[in-house]
Amino acid sequence: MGRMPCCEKVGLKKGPWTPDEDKKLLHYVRMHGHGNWRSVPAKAGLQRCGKSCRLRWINYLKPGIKRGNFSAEEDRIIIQLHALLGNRWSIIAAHLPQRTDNEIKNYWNTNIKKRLIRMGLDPITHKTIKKNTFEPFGGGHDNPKDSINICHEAQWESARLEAEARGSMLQIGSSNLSGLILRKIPTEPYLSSHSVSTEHNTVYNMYALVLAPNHDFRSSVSTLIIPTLPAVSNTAQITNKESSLSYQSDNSIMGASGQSQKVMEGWVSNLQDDDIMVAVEAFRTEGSESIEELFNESTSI
DNA sequence: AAGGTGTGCAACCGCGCATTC
DNA sequence: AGAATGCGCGGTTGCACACCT
Repeated sequence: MGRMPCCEKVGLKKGPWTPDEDKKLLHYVRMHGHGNWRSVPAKAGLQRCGKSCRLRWINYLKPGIKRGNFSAEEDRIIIQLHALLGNRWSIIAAHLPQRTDNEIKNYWNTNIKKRLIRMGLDPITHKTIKKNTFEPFGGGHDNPKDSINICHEAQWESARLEAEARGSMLQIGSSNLSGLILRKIPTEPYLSSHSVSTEHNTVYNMYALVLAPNHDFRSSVSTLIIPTLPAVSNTAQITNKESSLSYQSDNSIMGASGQSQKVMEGWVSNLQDDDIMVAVEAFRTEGSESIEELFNESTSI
């Protein structure tokens, strides 16, 4: 048995909204709030599905929505967040309060994605796809704005690769815990032939980024638990500075016990959107300025 | 000018999750 | 406990417009 339709579709109008319909919906929501979207069309006098009304309100009518071209800064934020989060448009949109997830999604699909492909980067993984045909940065882009954006994209790509490199260092540690991390967050294509979900990539990269010595997350609200790393020689440079994140300081985690597995599994599975938001915001606002520094530091080790 | 093709965007659709009963 | 319901999300579609031949 299939799912019941969200509403009775017979007689309902579809397609583009007319100014009159917009006016009705706007007036109704301003007067009464939307409450139950399903009941909105009837109350507002619209021959529309409640879902359609909701979409129209969120993507078009809601006050404060910014329309028009995306700025270079918005570009940068979208690319950064997409590298971290994948196609989680609603979370990305939350960092651009005046933009809707639909608009960002469209912009990504019609603009940024193509630019990344032109650069020779996979828009899903943000990795280089074809080295032989790699187009030099700036090459073939006459528009100065493109060049700016490419710089941002290249900067972010550097940071992302660095994050992965740090993740690899964990594995070099050869502890059961780091092995567990890489099993649970199986994103390193050089280590595994498994197909990798964007979400796991996200977690993996975030984990690596959180471990970056230059990143001192100051959020005091996150419930994100980062276990203390095993004190292996190759990760000696990865130290836990004073941080407001809830670090797990119990050294018993260093053992290869089932308990440590549970801690890690719990950490990964309990990672909520809020946690991601907090971590991303911390990274974006405090870490992104030091991407170059972060990268330089690691290469000088 | 007309037809074909490409592009961008608004809107729809189906699914998953949370909540309610 | 599980069915019904509502909401939100991400993928996809279709239309309008721009550009090209």
